Parts: sequence; structure tokens; C-alpha cells
Amino acid sequence: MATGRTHRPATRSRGIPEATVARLPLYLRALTALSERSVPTVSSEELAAAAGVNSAKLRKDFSYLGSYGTRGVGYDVEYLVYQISRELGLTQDWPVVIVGIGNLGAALANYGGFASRGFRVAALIDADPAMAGKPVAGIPVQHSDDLEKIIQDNGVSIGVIATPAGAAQPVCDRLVAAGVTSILNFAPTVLTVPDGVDVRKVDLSIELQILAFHEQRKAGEEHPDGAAPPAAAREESDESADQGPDGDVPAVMPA
Amino acid sequence: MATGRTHRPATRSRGIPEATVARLPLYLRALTALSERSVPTVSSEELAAAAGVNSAKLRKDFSYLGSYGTRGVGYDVEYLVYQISRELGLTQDWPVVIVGIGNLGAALANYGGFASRGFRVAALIDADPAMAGKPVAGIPVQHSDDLEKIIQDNGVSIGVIATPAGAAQPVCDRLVAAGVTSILNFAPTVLTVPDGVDVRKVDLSIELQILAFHEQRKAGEEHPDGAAPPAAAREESDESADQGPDGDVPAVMPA
DNA sequence: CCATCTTTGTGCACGCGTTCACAAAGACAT
DNA sequence: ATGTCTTTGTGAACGCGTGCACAAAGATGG
Repeated sequence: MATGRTHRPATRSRGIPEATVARLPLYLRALTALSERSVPTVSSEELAAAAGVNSAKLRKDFSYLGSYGTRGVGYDVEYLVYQISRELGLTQDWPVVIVGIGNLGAALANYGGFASRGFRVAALIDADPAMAGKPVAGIPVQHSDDLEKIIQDNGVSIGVIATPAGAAQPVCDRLVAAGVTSILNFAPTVLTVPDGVDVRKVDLSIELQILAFHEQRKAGEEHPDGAAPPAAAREESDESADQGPDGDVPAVMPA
Repeated sequence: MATGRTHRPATRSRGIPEATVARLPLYLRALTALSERSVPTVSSEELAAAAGVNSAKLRKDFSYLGSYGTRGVGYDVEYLVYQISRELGLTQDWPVVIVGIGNLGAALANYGGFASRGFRVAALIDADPAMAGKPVAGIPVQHSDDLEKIIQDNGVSIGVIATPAGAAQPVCDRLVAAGVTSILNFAPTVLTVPDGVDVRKVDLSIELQILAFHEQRKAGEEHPDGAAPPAAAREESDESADQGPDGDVPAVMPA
């Protein structure tokens, strides 16, 4: 759930509902774990439990992909892994570039989950000349002057933006102009892109604020009168929210 | 987007729909930017554009909070900033702990958006004894043996998990037992928690897979016959998806 | 070959979220 | 004070997503 969702409204892609697509990676992860334990088949009930969803929902999700189960038995794990991988497009190689190699960009570059799912870090790009040539996660950082060339030479269609907020839109524009059609945005900004380009947004600050809302609600239920939390955060401040301009601060990066 | 959403089904909290709560931080960010530019009032149309949403949706969202606008004029920026901050619980101090100080945990610790929204990093916790005492982002890392004491001494109710997947559930259990009731999970695992505990999930791998799905779809529309992408990723592989066990790999961490 | 038992696949109903479209409300000028 | 003009706030319709509940399908045993 991280999630914020800057996305097309509800253009269900080829009959598969967006909500289902979002769950397929979840199923895939659970199935991969079963596959590693050499489990041959799994029932919708078991798999649903492993993925943390309702079994009816899971069966309906799979029904959009086709009838891959056997009644009275369940689903063949290996076959399902293959079908979902194929549906998600993970049976092909996806070169990605990461733009903005700060704390977060470096963490992403080191992410192990990339390669194991068909994603390959084709290049790391940063605007700081001092970073150029320096290896991060074994890959030398390249300067953003060469962004267009890098995109084209590597046939990159997926870009990850981990820059400060102020740089995000310009970088996005350049990525799109160079041919990128899917963007994962970690910068705390609303990106404007032309039709046909997909943007997904990951925003730590938003997730925390949503948690705070529910946390406050829980606290408020115990003390119906108002603000004071149970045993947690005391020192109720009046004006702590509008102190700092963080609009120009990267998603995860030294302030 | 990003987000995966492990969350309560649809228990709308005190009449404010979950979908609205998820958008409030977006509005708040746009309003903060306006406030810094000393813009006194803003119309629903303008603000909606800045936040990247429909203006009708924005007005309906605000209507759940109360009637804070003036017809014919718009909304008072400062007043709205305050109201949304209060609604989200950002007018109080929220101490948070980050567990798992790897690449990602360190990046989160350095995140500038924390303090500016009322969140305060109360402690960094890691299981590696070699990390203990070492300062990250100016805060000394503490060993996980002291987790319970740290939580209680600081009155922490929000925890961030950035550990490898295998460690996530045990850490989660300990956090919950110590009194944490909201968890932001970066580990690629489904966390099981008792009722009353909120979990939000951020999963990079899932976001990328969703993008890959749409990317493949776009490519497939141009070449109706099948798999070959337009100019991007060539070298179509058959078996690249089920190679690596990444079920035990942290969200963002060296494999 | 038939009966039984398990598990899938899905028709259906319900509720949340989104969007349209408009009446009500207030600002502002005359 | 009255009329006009702008913008909010919301009633209503629609569509997507979810979950129930059950019939159909196949496995398995006698």
C-alpha cells in the first residue's frame, strides 16, 4: 500500500482489473516461496492465507487469467508461477535506470529484489559531477548530461526517480522525451506526464501521515475529550506542523 | 501508488472515508507550498490541479472535514493547513523507531520529511552488535536486545520495519508486544498483527512489477502477435523469473 | 461405474468511491 | 438593497471491488 496511486482512472487493461494486477505480485511471492519448498500444489485457501487475502478474492483474481486450477485439488504451483510471471511481463528483461543517487538511490541500487524478478539496473544517473564514475553497488554513476543517450542505448522503458522534489519534474520530462514510458517516483511531488506514460508513486511521508491519523483516532477513542494520547507522545505542540519547507526535500535523502 | 495496502477492510474511521484520508497528505503538501509563497486563498480548482486530483473529489473530501471554504472565494490556505494537520494528528509529536539499519534503514533515518511533519526519529535499532553505538544520521544505533525498553521509555507507538524479510515478523511481534500500534513495513512479507494494530506496506518490487505489467501491455498493443517489445528490452528470456530466492531478501538491502 | 468428497469458478448482491451537475451561499459592484 | 457572478457543498447516479454462497467439475474410493 504504499502507496499513493497516481494512475489511470480505471482503464482495466485487457479485462484484468487494476486491483487484481496489484495483487498478482503478492501471489507470485507466496508461490515462489512454496516452489522453493518443492510444494507441488496449493489450494486457494492456503495460498490466500499466505498472501494475506480472502480466498474468494484470490479465486476470482485467478479466474481473470484463465482456469488454471483443478477442482478438488488446487493449483499447480510451478504452472501458476509461470502464468503469473508471464502475465506480469516478468519473463522478459526490463532494464531500468535510477536517477538521483543519494541515500535512497543508493539503497535502491543495492536492492536484491531487482534481478530476481527480471529487472536489471542498466544505469545510475546523478546530476552531481563529483558522483560521476564513482561506483555504487558495483555500477559506476553517470552524469545526467548523458541521460538521453543512456536511455536510448540501453532500450530503457522504466525509470526510477529518487531525486529531490525540485528536480523530479525536469528529470521526468527528460526521461519521457527519451522514451521512458513507466516511472516509479520517490520524490514528494505530483508528476505531470503525457498520456500513455504510467507513473507510480511511493511516498514515505504520506504513509506515515496516514498511520498518524489512525493512531490519533485510536488514542481519541480511549480519551473521548480530545487530544492527549494514552501513554505515547506527550508534549502536545500547537504549531509543529508548519515549520519546515520540505517541499523541496527528496523522498529519502539528507535534509 | 505505491503502494500495497495491508489495511483494515473499510472501517471508515469516524465518518472520514479511507480514500479521503489517503489524499489529505497530498492536499497538505500542496497547501504548504502555497503557504510558503504567501498565497492567502485558493480555489478548489487550483488546489486540485496542484494535488493532481479532480476538483469535485477535493471538495467532497473537504466536506467530510467540515465547511472550511467560502463560496465565491475559495479556501483560506493557512486555516486549511491547520485543519488538515489537526485532522491527521500532525499537531502532536510522534516518536518513531526504525528497526533494521541497512541501506534502506539508513536512508530513512536521513529522511528530511520526518521532522517537518511532527515525526521524530526516537531511536534506530539493529540486530547486528557491530552496529551498536555507531551513529547514523546523528543518532547512535542501539541493539535490538533493548527494543522493548526503548519503545516504552520513549512512548513510541509507530514503528518502521526495514529488516530482511525473515526478521520482519519476529520484530513486528516484539514491537506490538511492547506497545506499538502502527507499523510501516518495508520488508517483503505479509505481517500478521492482532486487531487494533495498523500495518501499511511499502514494497518496491511490487510497484515495479505493476509497471512491468502495463509496460508489457503497451508493447503488446503495438505488436498484437505477442511478446516482442517495441524498441526497448530485447533479449527475450524464457526462464528469468523463477531463478532467485528473494523471499528472504529485505525490501531494499544488499542481496 | 457410481457415490462421495473436495475445491474451483462464478452469479449475485452490497458498499465504497468517483463523478456529474446544480442549487445554495456568499462576494462584489452598482 | 438588489442583481450578478463566482465558487462551494452535496444529492444522485454509476461503476468498480469485495465477499457470500453455491453449482459444476474433477479426484478418489469402493
